[in-house]
Amino acid sequence: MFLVSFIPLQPDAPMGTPGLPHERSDAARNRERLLCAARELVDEFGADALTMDALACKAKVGKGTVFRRFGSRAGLMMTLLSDAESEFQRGFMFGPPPLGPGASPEDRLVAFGEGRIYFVLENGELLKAAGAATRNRFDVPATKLSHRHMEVLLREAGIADPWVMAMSLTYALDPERIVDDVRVRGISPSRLTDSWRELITRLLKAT
Amino acid sequence: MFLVSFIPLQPDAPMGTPGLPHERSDAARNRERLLCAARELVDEFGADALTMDALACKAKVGKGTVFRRFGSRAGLMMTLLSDAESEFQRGFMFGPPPLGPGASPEDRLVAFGEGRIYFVLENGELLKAAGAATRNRFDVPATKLSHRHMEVLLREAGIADPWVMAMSLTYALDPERIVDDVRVRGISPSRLTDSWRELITRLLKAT
DNA sequence: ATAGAAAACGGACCGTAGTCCGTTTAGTAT
DNA sequence: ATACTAAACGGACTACGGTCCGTTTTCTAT
Repeated sequence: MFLVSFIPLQPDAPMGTPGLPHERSDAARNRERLLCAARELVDEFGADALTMDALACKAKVGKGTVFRRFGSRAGLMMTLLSDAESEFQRGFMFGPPPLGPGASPEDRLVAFGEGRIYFVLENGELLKAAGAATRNRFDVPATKLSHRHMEVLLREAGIADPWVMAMSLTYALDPERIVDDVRVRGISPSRLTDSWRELITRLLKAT
Repeated sequence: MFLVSFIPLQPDAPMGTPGLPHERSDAARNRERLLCAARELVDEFGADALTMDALACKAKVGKGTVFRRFGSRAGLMMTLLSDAESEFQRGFMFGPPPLGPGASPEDRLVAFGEGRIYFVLENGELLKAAGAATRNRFDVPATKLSHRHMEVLLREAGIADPWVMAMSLTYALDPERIVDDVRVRGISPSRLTDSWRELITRLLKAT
């Protein structure tokens, strides 16, 4: 699919993605130290409690280095998410139907939403932290890709303005919304997926 | 409607709503000074540029006083919005159809979304500032009321889980989404309202 | 091996939201 | 009028994200 390759998985990778061009050895070492420390802190205290100072300290690295590496707190969270996010993306782009290609747009959208809801429930803290503080969350590349995916399916299904409709659906699946529905407002995940199915089914049935 | 009176317009009014029980005269005076200064700062520099320090300074008041009065930056923004918000609420609760009672749920929902979109475009900065930093935006009372309103209409229209569906629609109308669509991504307001109409129409047509 | 340049480093520094607590002041009871 | 109390005040203080810039380290070319 021609859409895929134009959307990078990282925010803009402030410098030296994993091992691309020449990355200085000290930089590589520090990146490893930082990611390692970050994962430990997240595991132990949760993503919300992670401060950039604490991270720098734990990784035995200057604060400037943290920001050079990840650009911002949101960037760090995105990096922490990127493996899981890539896997989810592979699922809806290349995986088996109904999530992947081969099923009807309707079935694929239902499956996409369900997958997304469970994905968010597993990575909610990180996702919220990645989205917050980012001036327009839509800049998060993974969000852009999801949006494009839904846009294509909605167009196939005959929606008049698929770009805008995809945006509505993107916000309906907002991490903050999903996490708070389940954890704060006590809605069960299955109610969310059922309602999503109802939404997509009705939306694509008409005409 | 019995729903109305249980939902206060203010967050929790840290102390002394406009003129309720005994409000000390100095408190009243300072509240007036603060609101006045805040409106001037917002008019001149925009809501985004308003800092609590600058506000305290301009109102000739200590910083502690600002926070005692409004609780937080978000609380201040909500207070600034409350007149406009009340008017919008009157529109969909008591005003003429199709926004107010008397039209079909479908027409009322379409009108509600359109009204909301234009409302957000007029008060976007304030709304974004009121929503941000508020741990779950759903706590904003006006949001709660809108949600209830949509929930009732969706139930009338035969939606299986109107509470959850209303939440999806609430997020589809998120101020950040609407403002960024129009001002950052260059989508015209009429595209947004057209798409909203398509969403509601299809959603409520089936079965 | 050496020197020079580019990249990375570190931590002091800044702006801002929000808290704390000792001081002041408005109402009230005598 | 006076004294008392609870509310309100103010501004120093903290926490945190993010920036800046002088210093150090790595790589490369000779």
